[in-house]
Amino acid sequence: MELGDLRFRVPELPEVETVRIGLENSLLGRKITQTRILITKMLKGSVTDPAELDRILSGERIMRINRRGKYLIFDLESGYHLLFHLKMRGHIVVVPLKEPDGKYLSMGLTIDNSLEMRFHDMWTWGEIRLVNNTELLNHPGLSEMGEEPLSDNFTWESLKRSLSRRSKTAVKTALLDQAVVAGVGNIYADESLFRSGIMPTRSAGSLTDDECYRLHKSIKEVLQNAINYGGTESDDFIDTSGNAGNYRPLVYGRSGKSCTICGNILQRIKMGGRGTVYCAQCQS
DNA sequence: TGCCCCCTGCAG
DNA sequence: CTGCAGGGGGCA
Repeated sequence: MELGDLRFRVPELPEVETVRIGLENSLLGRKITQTRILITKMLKGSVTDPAELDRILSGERIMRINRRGKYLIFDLESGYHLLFHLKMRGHIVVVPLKEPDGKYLSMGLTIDNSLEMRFHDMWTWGEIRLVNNTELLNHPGLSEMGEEPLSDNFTWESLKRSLSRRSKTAVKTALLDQAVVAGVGNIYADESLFRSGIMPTRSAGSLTDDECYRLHKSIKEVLQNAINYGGTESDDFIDTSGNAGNYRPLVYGRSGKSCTICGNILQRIKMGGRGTVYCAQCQS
């Protein structure tokens, strides 16, 4: 099997948004009644003691569930915010409390003494962080983050500006920088570049206005499309009820296969340590 | 700005 | 058994 094939999905903006929608449907307005942390090192920030976390969270009502880039942010009644980052292999499900624990369980939030939100993470790279308003504003990842690609603030001009700040970097590498565009990861960077006909190795500053315009349009379309399909298709599950996504990438995970547009064999190279798939015929 | 590292499953 | 995959923080 070629490296980069769809053995598992990497949670990027569409996958995290799919999780957010699922959590909103099952947890909004409900009360956290108990917490448990099985992988303590995933608890980051000023509250790293599981007992203290449990003390603060017990009785807290979940007022809003937001997403910023690849972060999930629970707004709690007291003004605290509970942050989650799924990193590479994290996934969140909501199950009846009595359901036996699965493998790689990192954290559980009991909801109204009847459900449990469970964060599983095989690689234990995920992040769980309880913050107050100041800590939320100063959070290193969030405060530096670029525009939300599905918001009106993200325009082709704003994309051009943020790309110009990393003008010497390859455009693919620049797209993975969360300060350039929020929430784009390896899958959707490759997909957006393919759909806009831009070679991933081009320097970010070399893009013409027309190419920035096309790339901007592709990023929006690819992400929205993937959300509509519940995330990228894979062996693993994505949403909080355990369903897989149905979005099928055109290049990501398809190296060695034929381009769906021209039929040429898709190429795979490594850029900044990340696998990158493209069509040498369709992208220039 | 580019490389190492965190971790585990799986291909070879 | 070895090596590789990868988001993003940290460090030279």
